[in-house]
This record gives sequence, C-alpha cells and structure tokens, in this order.
Amino acid sequence: MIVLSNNDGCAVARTAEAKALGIRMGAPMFQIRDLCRREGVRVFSSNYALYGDMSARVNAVYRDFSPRIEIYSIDESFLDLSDVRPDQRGSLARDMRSTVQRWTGIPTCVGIGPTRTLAKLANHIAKKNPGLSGVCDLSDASVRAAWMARVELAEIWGVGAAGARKLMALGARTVADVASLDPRRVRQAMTVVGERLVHELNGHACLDLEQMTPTRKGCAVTRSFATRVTDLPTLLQAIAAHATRLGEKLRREGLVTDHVTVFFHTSPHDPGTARSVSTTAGLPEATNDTLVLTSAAQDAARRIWKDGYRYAKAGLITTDLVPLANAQRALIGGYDRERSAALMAALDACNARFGRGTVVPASAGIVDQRAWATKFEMRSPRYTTRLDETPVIRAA
DNA sequence: TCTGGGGTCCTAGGACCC
DNA sequence: TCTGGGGTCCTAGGACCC
Repeated sequence: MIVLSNNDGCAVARTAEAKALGIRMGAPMFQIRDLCRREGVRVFSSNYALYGDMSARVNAVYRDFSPRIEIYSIDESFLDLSDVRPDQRGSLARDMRSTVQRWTGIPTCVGIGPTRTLAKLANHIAKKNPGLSGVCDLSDASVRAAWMARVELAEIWGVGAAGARKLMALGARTVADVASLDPRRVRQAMTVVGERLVHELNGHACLDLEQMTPTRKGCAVTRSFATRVTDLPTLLQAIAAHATRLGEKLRREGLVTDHVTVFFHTSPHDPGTARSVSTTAGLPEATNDTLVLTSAAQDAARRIWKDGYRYAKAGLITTDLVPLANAQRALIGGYDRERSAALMAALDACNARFGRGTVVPASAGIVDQRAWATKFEMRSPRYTTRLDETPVIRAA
C-alpha cells in the first residue's frame, strides 16, 4: 500500500511490501501507475482530516501519562518523564504504547533519553530494532555509548545532507564520533546549530520542552492545480479559495496580517517558457477578514497576470503575523472590526457545521472547482469525523 | 600621507524539520 | 496528461544611524 502527496502527485508513504517492489520515496504517480496496477498495490490519497483526528486521540492518551507534553508534529510528541524513577520509565513506556495501540489502533515506538536529540535517537533505534518491542531507553550512559557507535550520523535529528557531508569531513561516521568532536570545530562548520547538537548528544540539554506552542510567524496557502490553468478567471477563483482558507487559518489562531504575497508559476517539468511571478499587496489595516483578503489578493493577481502560459501552481504567503488584540488600528481606510468579526464568526460556524466551502464570498466568483481544485481521487473515508462516512454494518 | 568606532535593522539564501 | 505543502532558525552582507 502507498499514500500519495497532495494532488495525488507522488508516493510519500509506503508499506514494507511497496518498498520491496522498488517504489521510491517521492516517486511520481504517473511513473509507477502501471507497476501498481500490475502488482496490486493499493493506492490512497492523503486524508488529512483522519490524520488530524487520530493524532488528537493519540495525544489524549499521552496526556494521561505525563501532563508535561510537547506536541512536536502530527505524529510525534515529547513527554517529560523527569518525575518518573529511571528504573520505571521503560515499563511506563510499554504501558503507554499498548494503551495507544488498544484505544486507537495506532502502532508507536517510544524513545527515552536525557535530551530531546537523544530521545529522538532512541526512538529511531526502537523503530529499527524489532527485538526491542518498540521501546528504547538511552538513559544509561554505557548503554547509550554502545548504541551510538552503531548508528550512522546521518540519522541524527537536525543533520541533513549538507550537515552529514560536513561532519564526515571532520572525520566522523557514527553518532558516537559526532558526540566526541570538539563543539567549537563543529560550530565553525555548522554554526551554533551544530554546536548545540554535539552538546545534546552528550546529554547536555540545549533544547527545551516547548509546552506552549509559540504563536506562528507566518502562514501560507499554496496548491498545485489539478490541471494547468491558462485563463485569468480560473486563476482568480483559485486565489479566492486560497484567501478564504488563509482567513480561516488566521482566525482560528486569532492572528491578523497587513500584507499578503500572491504568487503563481508554471511547472519546472513543463517544456516551453517558464514564468514565475509574485507581488505583495499591502492592506490599510491588519486583518483576517476573508472578504478583505480575497479582494486584495485578487487585485494583486490581476496586476501580474499574463496570458500565454500554462500555470501549474498558485499560492498566498503572509509573514509578520500579529495577535488581533495587538494590531495597530488604521487612522484612515480601516475596517469595522466588530462587524467583520461577527460576519466571519457566522461564516466559520456555517462551514464548520456543513463543511468547508458551504458559504463563500460572492466575490470569489461562480466556482467551478474541477479545473484547479487539488485532486484527492483515492481518499479513504473520514471515518472518525464525518457521520456520512462512518462504516456501515449490515446484518443478514 | 592620511580616512573611526560603534550600533541596529532588514533581507536573501541556506539548511533543516515533518 | 501526470512531479506536495507547509514551517523554523541562522548567518552574512548591505544600508542605515550617531
């Protein structure tokens, strides 16, 4: 089985069987379609609603085990176990793992270590060594040293392709080698990020548990089109849809922006002349009002539109986000915050209850989404969040 | 012949994460 | 025909201030 990226573009998750068939990470679907058909590979679109809901359920279980938790990504969390006696951490981890399995059906691995980098390493070891039954505890220094000598440095959290090359140039090959490097030399090659990494591998924490998610600094909505877009009205519909989504994301976090960057471009894979353009529209006053964002973004897109190209992707990017309460009011050309807030709340409530896109601004135009809306043609049911997609059981 | 010594802010680009 | 979508952090260098 494989799962595809947005727009059913590339294989981004593969079972062991799919990997054995030679399906590579990121393989374009159109290149492996025949193989999948021939070998009976089950192919699924991404199902973000399902992933988000299952993630929340798993984290709810974690919270029962440690109230001090950092949700790091959709499928990883850090838990503070410093109040748990070292000799009891392993059994707690096994208990947690089986509880998650029983209550959600999700298989997990647990890595334990004195720093976040070592916990990540422990998790990697747990995943790769079935004999450990999904739990690896690197609290003990001698146990740790033995494992670190057996893992290649490229597996270290924070070491990518460039970092791996630099560390090898310093003569390191394994994680243990990196831990024994002089932090100052690593800093010269990899800035302070590299120096922190060495300290973390030696059990000295440089990265704290971040229980409070800091308010985000930027927000983007960008999508490839289902098919190439060659006319302005279609592009403007996509821009309106992206602006609508952007407004939703900002409102959910109580943030506003006073400028939005619009971009669109042709595909780097297409023959012919490429075109990639962007422009930034300033707003009189920071806002998260969908109507304001939509018209500003559409105006900006009109300014840089040019016929004669087959556009593949468009997006909106905002930076310098500010909490609504801290946002400077405009002396001239502002908007009525109270009216806007009431209207947006009604809009969000409708769309939350009846599905995204139920109510959209008329300024977005008559919408025919088929040309540009992202493809999810093989999505599994949203079992846990949509009543009409729950499994049906019939008794004969 | 000779041309100071501090600061801050912004941006682009690189590197990394999931 | 067809190739994903988000994020964060760090540094160097330019531009500016007094």
